[in-house]
Amino acid sequence: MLLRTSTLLLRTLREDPADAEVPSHRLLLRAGYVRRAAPGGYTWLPLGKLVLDRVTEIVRSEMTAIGDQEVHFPALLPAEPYRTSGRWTEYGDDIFTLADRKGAEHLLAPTHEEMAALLVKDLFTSYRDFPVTLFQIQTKFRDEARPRAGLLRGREFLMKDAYSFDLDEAGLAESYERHQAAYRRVFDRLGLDYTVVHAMSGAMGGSASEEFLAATPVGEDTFVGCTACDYAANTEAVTTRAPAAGDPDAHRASEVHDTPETPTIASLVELANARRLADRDDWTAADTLKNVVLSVRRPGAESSDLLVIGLPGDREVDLKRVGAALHPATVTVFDGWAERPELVRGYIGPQVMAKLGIRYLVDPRVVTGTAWLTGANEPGRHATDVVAGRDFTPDGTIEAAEVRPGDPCPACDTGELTMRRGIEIGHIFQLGRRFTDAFAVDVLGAAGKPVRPTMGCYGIGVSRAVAAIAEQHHDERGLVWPAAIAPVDVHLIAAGKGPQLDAALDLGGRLSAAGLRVLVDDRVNVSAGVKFTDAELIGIPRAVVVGRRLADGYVELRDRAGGERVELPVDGLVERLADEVGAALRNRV
RNA sequence: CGGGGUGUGGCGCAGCUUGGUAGCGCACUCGCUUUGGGAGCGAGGGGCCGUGGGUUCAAAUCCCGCCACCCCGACCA
Repeated sequence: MLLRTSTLLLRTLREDPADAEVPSHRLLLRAGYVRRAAPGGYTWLPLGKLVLDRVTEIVRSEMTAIGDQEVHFPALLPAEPYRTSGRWTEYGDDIFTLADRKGAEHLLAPTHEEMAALLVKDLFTSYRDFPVTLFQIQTKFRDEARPRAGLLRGREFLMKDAYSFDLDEAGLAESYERHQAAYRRVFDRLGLDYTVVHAMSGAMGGSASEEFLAATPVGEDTFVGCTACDYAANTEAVTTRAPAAGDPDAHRASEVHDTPETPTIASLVELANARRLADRDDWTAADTLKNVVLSVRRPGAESSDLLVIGLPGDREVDLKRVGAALHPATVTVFDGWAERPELVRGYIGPQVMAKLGIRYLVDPRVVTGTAWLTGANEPGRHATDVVAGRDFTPDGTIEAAEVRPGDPCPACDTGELTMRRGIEIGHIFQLGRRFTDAFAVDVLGAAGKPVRPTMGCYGIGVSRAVAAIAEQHHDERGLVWPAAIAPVDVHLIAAGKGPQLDAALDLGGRLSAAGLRVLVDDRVNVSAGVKFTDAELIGIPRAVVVGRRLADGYVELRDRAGGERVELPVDGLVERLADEVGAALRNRV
C-alpha cells in the first residue's frame, strides 16, 4: 500500500483545537486522524481508519484464535426483547429510542445480550451444540449524558462484544478464563499499559466481573492497587475488612448529652473533647457514627425509598460506590427534610431506625460490639456509647464509604492501597442465566431433560482503545504509534523536489511491492521542516528522509520513539526495512 | 440534570463595553524567489458573525428564547 501526502485526505493543524482538552483528542485531531461530525460522534479520516482497522484486526484475530465465531447483529432493534429482559427501563435514558412509521418502538442497540440469547435459542437445540461463543465488532449507541474527551466517551463508538453459552458453571468459568487470557493478549499486542481489576457486575448480575483499565491521568475510573500483593480493584468494588466483633455488653450504658450547635462531625468532636463527654478528651472523628440519609429509586418506580447509611465519621460517603452497590437503583442525597420531621438533620442516630421503619445499613467497620458517639435524634443532642448489637441493630452492611490511599488491603495482611486513574478498555462478566431465563433458552440435555445455558459477556471498546493508545503513546511533538497499529509502516519524506522526490516515490513503490505500508510525503513547495514536524505529529514509527545525501547514495532513517537517526545506503534499503518491520510486527504477536 | 465558560472563513483569535457595510495570523489558489527543522515578496479566493425572535433608520455588537461545544459535578457494562 502506497499513500501519497499530496493527494491524501489529510490536513494537519498547527495549533491545538480550542475544544480538545485531553492529549488523545488533541493529537488525533491535529494529526488528521479524526474529525468531529456530530455530538459525541467522529469521522475517521484515512489515517485514522487504518489505525482503527489494525486494532480491529488484532481484536478479531485473538477472538477467532480462541474459537469465537463472528456474527453481525442489526444495530436497529425492536423494543420488545429489551422489554422482556427488563433493560428497556433499566437502561432508561441511556438508550437511543425511536419509533418507526407505524409508531412501533425501536432502539439503537447499546449492547446485544438479548439478540445473542435469541439467536442461540433459534438455532441450537441440543447440549451437543455447546459450548459456543459468538462475537461481533459493531457500532454501539448510547445516549451519554455527557460525551467528552473526543473518542474516549462518545455516543457512537466501535465495540467488540462477545457472548458465551455454557451448560454449567464450570464451563462458564472456563469460557471466562479463556476470554480473560485472550484480552491480555489483545492489550499486550496493542502496546497498552493496563491493569485487570475486580469490578462490580452491576446490572449484569452474575458472579464475577473484571475490568481492563488503561492507566492514564485522564481516565474516568479510579482504581486501587496494593503495595504488597497483586490485588487490584475498581474503587466501586473495593471491599472493607470488618474488624472482629466484640461483646455488646462490655460497654457502659448509653448517655444522652446536650451538644448545641454541633451539626457537623468536626464541631461535635471539638465540643465532645471540650466537655469531656463520657470522661474522655481524646475523641476523634473516627469515634463518631455519621448517619447519611439517601433516596433510593428502583428503575421504573414512581417514588423513592429512604435509606440511612451509618459509617465512621472520618469517612465521607462515596455516592459512586453506593450506586454500584445498589445497582440498578439510582441513589441521590435526601433533600425532603420538610416532609420527614422525625429525621433531625445533623443529630440523626441509629437508635430509632427500626421504630421508624427506615432501612439502615452500615459500613463493615461498624460491627457488633462497637460503641459510638452519634446523634440522639433530638435537636442539639448526641449520645455516647451507642453500641451496635445493643442499642441498634443494622439491617445489613454496605460498601458506601470512600476509599483512601493508605487504607489496608482487603486481600493481604501487610499491604496498603494506592490509587490511580484509568480508562475502561475491556470488561468481562460471568453473566449467569439472566438472559437465558428471560427468553427461556432451553436445550435438550444429555439425560433427555431440558438444560438452560449460562452466559458470559465480554466487551472491548475498540475505538476507545485507539484513544487509549494515543494517550499512552505520545510526546510533546505528537503521536508515537506502536509498530503493530501505526497506520503505515514507513513514512518517506522527500526533502527536495528534484531527484529526491523521484527517488522517494521510487523507494515507496518498491517498499510497497515488498509488502510494506508506505506514506510518501511527496508535496512540492513544502519545506523540509514542515514535513519533519508533520511526520513527528503523525507518529509513524519509522521515517526515511530522502535528502541531501541522496547524491552519495544515502538516506536517513529516523526512529520516532527513540529519536535515533542513522544514514543508510539506498542499496539494500528495501530488504532491510522489510526485515525490520516484519520482525517488529512478529514480536508483537 | 446542576454549576462555570465559549460560539466570528478549514484552524487559532481580535472586534462586542460605547450599534454605523467584518479584521489578523495560519491554512488554501496563482506568480517569482527559496528549499534539512513550521521561508520571502506580490496578487487572490473563501465568512447566513451558532440559531430563532425582538429593539433600532441601522445589530457580530443591545434584549429574550433555543442549539452546540468545553470544564467540574450528577449519570454511565
